[in-house]
Amino acid sequence: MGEVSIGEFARRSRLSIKALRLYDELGVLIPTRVDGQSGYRYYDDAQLETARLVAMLRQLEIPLATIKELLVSDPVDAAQWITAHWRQVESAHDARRELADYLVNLLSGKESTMYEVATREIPERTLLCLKRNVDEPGAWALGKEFVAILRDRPLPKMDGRAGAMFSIYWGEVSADSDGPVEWCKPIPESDAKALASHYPELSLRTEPAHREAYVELPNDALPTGPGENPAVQWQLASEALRAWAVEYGMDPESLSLRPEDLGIRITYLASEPVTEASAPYCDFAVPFA
Amino acid sequence: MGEVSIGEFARRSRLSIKALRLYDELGVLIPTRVDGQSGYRYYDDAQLETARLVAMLRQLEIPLATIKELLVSDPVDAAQWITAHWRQVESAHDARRELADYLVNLLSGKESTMYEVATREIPERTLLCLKRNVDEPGAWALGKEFVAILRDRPLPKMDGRAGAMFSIYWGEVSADSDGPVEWCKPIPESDAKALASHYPELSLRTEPAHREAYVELPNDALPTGPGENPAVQWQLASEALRAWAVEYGMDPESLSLRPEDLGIRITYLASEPVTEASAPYCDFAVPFA
DNA sequence: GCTTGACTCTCACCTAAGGGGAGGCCTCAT
DNA sequence: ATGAGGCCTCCCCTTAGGTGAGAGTCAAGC
Repeated sequence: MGEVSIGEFARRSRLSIKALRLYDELGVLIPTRVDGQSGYRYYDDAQLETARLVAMLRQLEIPLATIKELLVSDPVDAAQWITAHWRQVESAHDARRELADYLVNLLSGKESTMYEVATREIPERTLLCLKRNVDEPGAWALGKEFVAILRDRPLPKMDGRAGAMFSIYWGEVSADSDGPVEWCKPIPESDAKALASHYPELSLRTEPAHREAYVELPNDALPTGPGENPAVQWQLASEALRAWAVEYGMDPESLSLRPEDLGIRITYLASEPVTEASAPYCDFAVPFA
Repeated sequence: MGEVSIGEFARRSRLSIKALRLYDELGVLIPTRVDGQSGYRYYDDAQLETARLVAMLRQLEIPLATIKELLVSDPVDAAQWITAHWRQVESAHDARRELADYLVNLLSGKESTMYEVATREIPERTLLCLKRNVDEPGAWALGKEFVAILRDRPLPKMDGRAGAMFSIYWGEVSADSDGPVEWCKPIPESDAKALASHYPELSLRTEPAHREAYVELPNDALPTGPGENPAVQWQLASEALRAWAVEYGMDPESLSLRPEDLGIRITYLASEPVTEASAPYCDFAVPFA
């Protein structure tokens, strides 16, 4: 029968002997027979297929613990897991590409055309809001919830930018800090109360007039799902705002780039009816004092 | 002046205290002052810019040792380095995407349409060859050299596939094993000697008739530069060939998927005049006994 | 001036996926 | 039976930090 030594098996599977011993120890790929006397490992020819699978999964940088689970699960489920995993990898890769481009521009001294800073006056306005303490995945869910609430119920159209919904990060959203995050939609002041009565889930509040510095986010950088970390955009946008503040002789601290202070806003200019995928424009704004 | 403690600096730079201490130790980012008595680290406000740069470079998974060098080098050079590095990252990512697709197809039980195996008869033919022991980067250089030799000197056109140049991997090409690798171009037998006299750098040999099993490589998977590792294609193609051999009841070993035996061939159907970028078709073949 | 609480220090150990080597058995072919 | 090469375990090393212990330090309030 096809019983081979570890060296031969390593050659055929294109895995190293060290790796095979580790996989044995971790229970990922256990030799069919281990000589009790000598401790020699013997593998069966039929294990080659598994070994090659493990090698390929490792090339995708999937952790051994996960591989171990994938091996015992249904292959179709495993395929789905890989698909989902790969989606995450792609999005992380896209974010890093964005960052690399930005860095190359920055270091080579070119003014990057992306992330140009502008300012705008925001008049006092009336908002319908949904505010909650959420963690990282919860922030995305909150946005979906807000969009779902607004959809299919009557809302008077407001001119483009003025009616754009936006989210405010009142605090850091991370593993150990949970916002809060608030989603808002401006509505005409005239019949605010009447409108608000259609949305018992949302609260009505008035936002004072103020000025904002903002950066338009590249369209392909919009988050399209949970865990699509917008951290890179957040970072690049605040970097741009900081640079802008310095250039105009402002104290960067007065821009309050830390959300604790005035709340960082992300504006979504969504077309009506609002859906998750309908935001053709998105910017990152910070009010300044 | 702007002298801040490590905690404050960590907050502003969005780096962890642990990371900052490590960067100090490794000489990547050294505090402007370290209290001799207490050992407390004090950073200058002006170091924030560097700190943010380090943070971004780390997000690109650039090793700290490299970052240290980038920080002291000319920014334009650094930008070029990043550009080159990112190209490598992109190509590795493409290879992994290929692999992920293959795996999902494999596990979900679909017949993958890529990597279909076919066989062909190769008649005895006369070849002009360039053979050398090369390591991984050398293999690419050898191909460029071969292409450069063939370019601009008279060669009778041969019908498409029959005249396609190809490379033979006579041995494994890796860090510790260096081939040899041979590049070949079929020429008409009739006036072989006359032709060969134009190419003193190349050797003339006759290849015996044989059969090959081969797999067409996806067009976007062609290596386009050094270090673009074709390892993934190599792997997927041999996987396909192995599966094919098993399906047809052949002993996979008789296919000699290890290059030591009969030599694995990669065929480039290049248009004339031959240039590095002119191969619209590429396959991976293994002779069988 | 003292206390308290927050901040910081060093040191040592941990992670994942192996690589490298030392010292000692094991197996196989001659 | 003997040498060569294969294999064993055990230990340390890598990267970029994270976690915690125990001790020292800083600044504010009293």
